Amino acid sequence: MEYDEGRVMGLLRQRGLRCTAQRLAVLKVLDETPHHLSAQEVLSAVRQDLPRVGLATIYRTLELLADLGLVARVHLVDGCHRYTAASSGHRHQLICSRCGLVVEFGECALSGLTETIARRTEFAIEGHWLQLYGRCRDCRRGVALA
Amino acid sequence: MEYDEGRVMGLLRQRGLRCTAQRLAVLKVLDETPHHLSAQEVLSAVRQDLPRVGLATIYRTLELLADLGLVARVHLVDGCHRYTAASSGHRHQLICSRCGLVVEFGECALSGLTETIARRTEFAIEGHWLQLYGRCRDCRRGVALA
DNA sequence: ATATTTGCAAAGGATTTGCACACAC
DNA sequence: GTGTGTGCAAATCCTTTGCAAATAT
Repeated sequence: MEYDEGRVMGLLRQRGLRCTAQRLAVLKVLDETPHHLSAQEVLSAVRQDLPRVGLATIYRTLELLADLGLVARVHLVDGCHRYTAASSGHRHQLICSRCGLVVEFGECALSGLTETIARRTEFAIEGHWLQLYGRCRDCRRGVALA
Repeated sequence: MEYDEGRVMGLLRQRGLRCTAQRLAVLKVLDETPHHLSAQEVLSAVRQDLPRVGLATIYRTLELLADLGLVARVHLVDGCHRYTAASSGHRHQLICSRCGLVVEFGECALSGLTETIARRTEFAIEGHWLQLYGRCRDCRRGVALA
């Protein structure tokens, strides 16, 4: 939905990076799935278009796209390292703990809190990271009245 | 500071778990360092007292202590899986991005936000996870006026 | 006494790296 | 044409597991 090939190509070229089929394909895959994906899952999906890609390329690409702010790393409670398309701006994620659905939300009610904390701790706050976990509408159904 | 051997032993016994030198040592190490530590680093520290411990024991112990709520997993922006002593109650962490110092804070200004999000997304929110990043007082000095 | 926990070594996964070839520019 | 990016395979790193011996209760 947010995906705009032209914008992406622009972003890559701005930094002197090349615009390859693999990079566009990884981004497209992430953009088309509402769930977060592991590198392995991204590989499988990308291979439907580009059968010869390797896992190493997927990792290299995911890192690059994360640096560009185009994909977001999602950390689950247990393991880590799954990926999802990132929309622009300051956003956080709501993640379904059953099916993995990722919903982003933009509100950030933390500014007041960070100021208080900064004053008390004498930290210079650089950023924060917030994820909410829960059951999405469809997954609530399967669990009766939770 | 928070560390109370008697309390820990009680917690272990309550669950039918045994109170071993390794478990106490891991907890003590985490409690004595204000930084977060990797499993490897915990191993080195514990070996000063118990030279024969193995990494597997460290992993098993860290997981067990995390389940008991005595240690908290810290996830950094890049990699993951570092550990630090956890105080009780609902707390979040402020982490120095330069030296790794971990400061916990208890305020949770998120309740209002979670309600709004829950209503709009139809998610049943189960929990959240918040970490703040910044430079601690000492590390700010080294970087002139940030 | 006995069930849990440990240490060791081996297995398992995920991620990274080296290098020749392919491709975007 | 030239330098970046890719595919492949091997290497590396982190974490888990199986099992006999050690140990807390």
